[in-house]
Amino acid sequence: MEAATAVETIQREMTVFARRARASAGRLHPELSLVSYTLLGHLEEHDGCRATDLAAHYALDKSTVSRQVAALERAGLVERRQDPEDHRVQLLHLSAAGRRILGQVTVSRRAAVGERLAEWSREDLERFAGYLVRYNAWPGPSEGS
Amino acid sequence: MEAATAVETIQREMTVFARRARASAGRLHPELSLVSYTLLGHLEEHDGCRATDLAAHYALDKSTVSRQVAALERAGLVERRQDPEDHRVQLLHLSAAGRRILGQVTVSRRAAVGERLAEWSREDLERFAGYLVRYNAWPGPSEGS
DNA sequence: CCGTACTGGTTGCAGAGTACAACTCACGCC
DNA sequence: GGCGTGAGTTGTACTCTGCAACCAGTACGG
Repeated sequence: MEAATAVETIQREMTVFARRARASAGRLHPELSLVSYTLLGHLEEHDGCRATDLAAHYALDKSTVSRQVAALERAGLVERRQDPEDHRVQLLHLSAAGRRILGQVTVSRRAAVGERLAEWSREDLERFAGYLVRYNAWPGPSEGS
Repeated sequence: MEAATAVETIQREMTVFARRARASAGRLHPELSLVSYTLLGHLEEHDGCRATDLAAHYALDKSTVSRQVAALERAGLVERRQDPEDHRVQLLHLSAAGRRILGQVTVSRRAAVGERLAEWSREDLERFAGYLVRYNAWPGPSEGS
């Protein structure tokens, strides 16, 4: 396989994955959309981050994030607190309920993903995970695929 | 890194990727949405496949595929021909225009993906591509992530 | 101090993608 | 012929999304 072919394959397979992701999200956890799940997951790792950070990280419009966060807050899954140092900024935090839901969903997702990765060797798993992290960590301008 | 951690990372990173994919598709080729691009790409490899095949492959509702295909046909990118053996079935084919557009978009996507993969060794590229193929090829019931 | 530029966030609006359900048409089997 | 099944379409409703306009708070230059 040539490098160019590999690039093309990566591009294609990533796209296939992306196309399926939403559907599986709906099946796996109807109570939490793919977006909501992703945002909650991000908050778990970056507690107290700002809405703008989310928008930048996921290449979303700030209005979209605003609405999603508002929905999550209505559902009682996140809390918004004003930054005492800058009154424009809202610091986002997972609520206890949000943490609980996120945990449940993560378990079911891990089960589904784990099922399909069951046959993989541990070495392959770790390398695959490393590749994905490396791919997504790329800081450049075209962040999606 | 443990296997469970690797699974979790894979799940998370794939989700991050999925979240960004649509946005980047819009930036990279506004004239062809992620869906359209994916469907066209599938047709390129499986010329003459049926709408139902697309629905199954991408975990989409058949009505969604029907509308997407209709749009692609209106745009002159695909052609629908009746299967002479079964008048229920429509066989889908790329038109010349569809092939051309797909080629252009593939080039621009490959450039973007290639840019972010530029620093990767050829061995890593091939292994990454292989992992993605392997992941997506899993035939089981929960196909997304 | 005041005005201007900038940043974080919200709201109005419009469009794409999607699912579900109900329907039509064609096939296959009894 | 009649019934169940599969492919595809259409009606409907909902979510996600971006863009543009806007408000509120901050930072900087006079």
